[in-house]
Amino acid sequence: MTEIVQEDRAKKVAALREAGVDPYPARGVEAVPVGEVLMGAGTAEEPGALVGESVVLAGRLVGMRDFGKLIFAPVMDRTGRMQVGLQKGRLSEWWPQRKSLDAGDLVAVRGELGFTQKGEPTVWAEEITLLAKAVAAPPEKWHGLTDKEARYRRRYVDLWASPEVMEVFRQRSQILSSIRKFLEARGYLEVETPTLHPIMGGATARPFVTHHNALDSDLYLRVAPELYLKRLIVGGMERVFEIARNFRNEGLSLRHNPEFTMLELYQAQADYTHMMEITESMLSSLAQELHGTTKVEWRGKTFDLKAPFQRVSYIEAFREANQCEFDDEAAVRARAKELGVKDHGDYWKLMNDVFEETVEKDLIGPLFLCDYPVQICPLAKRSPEDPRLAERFEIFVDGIELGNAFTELNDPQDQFERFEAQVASKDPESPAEVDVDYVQALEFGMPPTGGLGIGIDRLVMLLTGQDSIRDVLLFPAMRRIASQDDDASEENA
RNA sequence: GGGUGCGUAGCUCAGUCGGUAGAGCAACUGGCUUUUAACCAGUAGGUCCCAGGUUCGACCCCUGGCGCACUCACCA
Repeated sequence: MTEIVQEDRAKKVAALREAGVDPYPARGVEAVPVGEVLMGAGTAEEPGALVGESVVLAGRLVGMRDFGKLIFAPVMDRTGRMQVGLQKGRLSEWWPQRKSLDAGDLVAVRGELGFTQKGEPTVWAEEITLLAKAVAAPPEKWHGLTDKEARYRRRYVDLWASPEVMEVFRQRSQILSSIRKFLEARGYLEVETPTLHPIMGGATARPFVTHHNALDSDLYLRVAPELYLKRLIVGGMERVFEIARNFRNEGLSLRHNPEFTMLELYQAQADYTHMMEITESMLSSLAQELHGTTKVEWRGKTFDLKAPFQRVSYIEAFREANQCEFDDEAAVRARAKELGVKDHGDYWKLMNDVFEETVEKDLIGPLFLCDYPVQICPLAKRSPEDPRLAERFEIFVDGIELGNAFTELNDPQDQFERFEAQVASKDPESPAEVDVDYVQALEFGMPPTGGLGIGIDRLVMLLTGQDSIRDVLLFPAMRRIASQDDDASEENA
């Protein structure tokens, strides 16, 4: 038993066992969802079909209002919350046991559906069964859980104590379901590719490293599924998507969690303009399905996700904000110095840092930032119109990147050289070796392909109006608390 | 990693120019058959985050640590 157990409740568990009542029975109860019972109740003036019938509810007892020979107790399940009335007259045999019940307990109730004098739909209990005793006390009934740490660490309490939190995660589920339907309707196959990668790739980010004992080799938790998904395009699957958990060994923030969910999709015979169309169409239909409108409120602003989104040229935005060309090295270096942007050695990284400093936060959108310098796009195809640029776009809303897409590079020679350049950079965020197998896949021929990645957590933030990524993750990353560390060291000893 | 703020009863929060702490809810006892955060009377509940220091005396002041939130840096 842990320190959160309430002594009085633990005593009740013992007393119940003594009395031959199992406080944790093995079987649940077939019950009618509360939402359905409420539908069938109608109102006191216009009673519904279920009124007068016997119904069974199962859920959490979230309160107890005791009048001596009558107790009102709201019961909650996933579909809603309604009142149960416990009357001495209808429950004479059980009545002496009533003190063994507490707010927070899980119960089943069978009784007649009716109304109170105030017109509240109520199940007048004829039988009440304890399904599981809560030996820990529920949070304060009026304020609920407000401490953010407690809410994140004890999401299992927060979910039922805070209906608006449950609603965010219900919407998250709906969004994922809608995405799947949307892509399946367009002929996409959902696939699963490895999470353990022998070579890092698909994005520049610091990886988590782990070790496979039997193979005696280090493996990386994936930072992106990209290179595997494109192998599937070579394999002829032609339209694939994965809702992938990615892992990046970097800082936490309102918009960053070390593990996060990314939708990646690839389509043969397509390019980045098709990806723009998919993005616009998907985001607007998601908003429409969720809210009945393409307008969403986020971070104190209103955004309209109606297609088409604005297109902004990377190099033009760069020129406008910095009064110089992106490839005018001397001018850009001078500008970087002026802005106090640190030089990490690589010109193109510096150029992009200048861009991010001067342009990115002002990209309110929703908009597509298009056509990036090819040097910062190791997996994107060069633009046929301007060889300095790659066919790539990122989606921005309120200065925050929601997604990234390109016309995929399918020239194995070009890809090999760009990988070599990455390896030569010795950047800890770049792979240490060329992914030869991936180049070989391209050598077998990858059709012209468009690819798109969308950060699902950020998308859910946008669509549900949440400011923090932690509020759209059921169990956001948290530091281990000291007592857990102690437990772990004991186990390891 | 840097900066700012916070950490007091199971929960939500007060509080003290430095003299060992209080409310509401939850719990317990009693009363009440129509409440909606029910109500009324009573009881119990605290390593005031941890460790040092200053002091006759620290929940309060100082130093260090831990945790969380916000923020900056890196990144999506």
